[in-house]
Amino acid sequence: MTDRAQGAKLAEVAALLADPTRATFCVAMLDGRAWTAGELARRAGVAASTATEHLHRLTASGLCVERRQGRHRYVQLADPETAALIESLAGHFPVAEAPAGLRASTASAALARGRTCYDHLAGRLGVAVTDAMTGLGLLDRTAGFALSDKGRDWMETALGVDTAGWSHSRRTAAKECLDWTERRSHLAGLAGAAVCDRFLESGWVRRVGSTRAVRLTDSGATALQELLDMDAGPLR
Amino acid sequence: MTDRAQGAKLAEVAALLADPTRATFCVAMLDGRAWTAGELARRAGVAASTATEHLHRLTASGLCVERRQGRHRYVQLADPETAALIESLAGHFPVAEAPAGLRASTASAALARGRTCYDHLAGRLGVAVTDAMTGLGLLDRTAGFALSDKGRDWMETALGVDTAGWSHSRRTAAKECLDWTERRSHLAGLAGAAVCDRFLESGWVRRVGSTRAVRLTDSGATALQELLDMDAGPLR
DNA sequence: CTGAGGGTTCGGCGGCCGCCGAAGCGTCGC
DNA sequence: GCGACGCTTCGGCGGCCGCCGAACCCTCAG
Repeated sequence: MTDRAQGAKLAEVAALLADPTRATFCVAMLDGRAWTAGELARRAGVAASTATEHLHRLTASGLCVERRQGRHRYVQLADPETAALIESLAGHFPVAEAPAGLRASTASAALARGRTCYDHLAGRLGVAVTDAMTGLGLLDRTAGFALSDKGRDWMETALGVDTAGWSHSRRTAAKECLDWTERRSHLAGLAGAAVCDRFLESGWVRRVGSTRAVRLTDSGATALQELLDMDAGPLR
Repeated sequence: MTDRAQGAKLAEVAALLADPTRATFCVAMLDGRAWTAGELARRAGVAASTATEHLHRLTASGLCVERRQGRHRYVQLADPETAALIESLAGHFPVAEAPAGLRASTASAALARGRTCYDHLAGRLGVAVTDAMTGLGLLDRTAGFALSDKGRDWMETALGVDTAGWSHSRRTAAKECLDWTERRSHLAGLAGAAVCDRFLESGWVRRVGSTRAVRLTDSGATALQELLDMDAGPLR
């Protein structure tokens, strides 16, 4: 009896993501930015009226939040936990897709090379950074997934990040996020967000157009070399 | 373009859980055991033929695996990751349910007190054990979620668990799992499974009937006192 | 004030999908 | 060998839900 209620609840949540159009909206919003209703409609290839209805359901359920501004309606995912949930759900099964055309192929190649996953780095770039940090003892992955003391120092000194408030934050400092292209874990949580933030701010990586894909810059390559002793060649 | 394909993929996965009957199946199987098709059908309140069709979809998608044995068909969740995914999806939104009757109320109270979550402990019991381990420095939660060296010793000596192979396992030693009744994290992963296993084997906790609920025994209460310096009073 | 354009509401259409019962197949117990 | 029983296949029914276009509201620019 109890788990029939629980099942209904689960089905309700899953149904939100079970529609291709709503799912496409969510995937688009995985970049962490706020999108207008029209942008999402065009991206998913549906009429504006259809998009409106879907956005109603998504916001009503608390999956997304919205902000009215002038004649625009901006929508984004509610929080990093929600983004992590969607990413892990989408990544849980192997994709096994043969890219359709050249255009799509280069686009997905760019995404595989490096992208943002809500507020942290993913793709080969994200995995490589995470691996490098593990190799230097900044991350402890032998018995879980945590930032070591050394890692915390590194965030402070090498990256200039203020980690003082992290202990009191509701969000965990370091979290594991599974990648849907690499099928490997990369760094998320406060530390992951801080890394991504600093990389973007310093111009070490740059967004490709208006997509989630990011590209490593020249200064980024040298920075990775200096800070993490990484060979950035394969990531260019 | 790329994320429309990704959206379709996400929708496909979500659709599996978007049906109340299939979702109920999955919630039931969260106890980690193998269920027969008939058991699941009765539990969800549908005809056997309906259950068959649902189980086809679940196994075809790789969410569940099955084992034929005589005239029975046993089915269970594919792996701990799948279980974690379902649990986190189900637990992502507040429940806010008023129990319908006395029967349902005592049943859900038992589940809230203590239960298994696939292969580890959850509910107030699971959270309390996790908190106690954190307090004793066995778990490091200041910068992530990891088993400390001290914690690993404790697993070996206090619990008699062989942790030798853990470093080479594909599965992480300690993982965070969010609880849908407590809205709090508890220990999962290899360590969580080992704790649950030892507790059941030693008779410290016992399953209530054929449900996921577990009950702390007298010897269990003293064991918690000795091993973790816990007051088991509120958990009885 | 007027037109353009983003967003919304509403009605109606179409398809998908979950449900069942009946018939059938295999295994188990006597 | 013969019922009993668990599971499966197949048709057919019904309802839900995602889609659109048309009409409308509101904001912004000139």
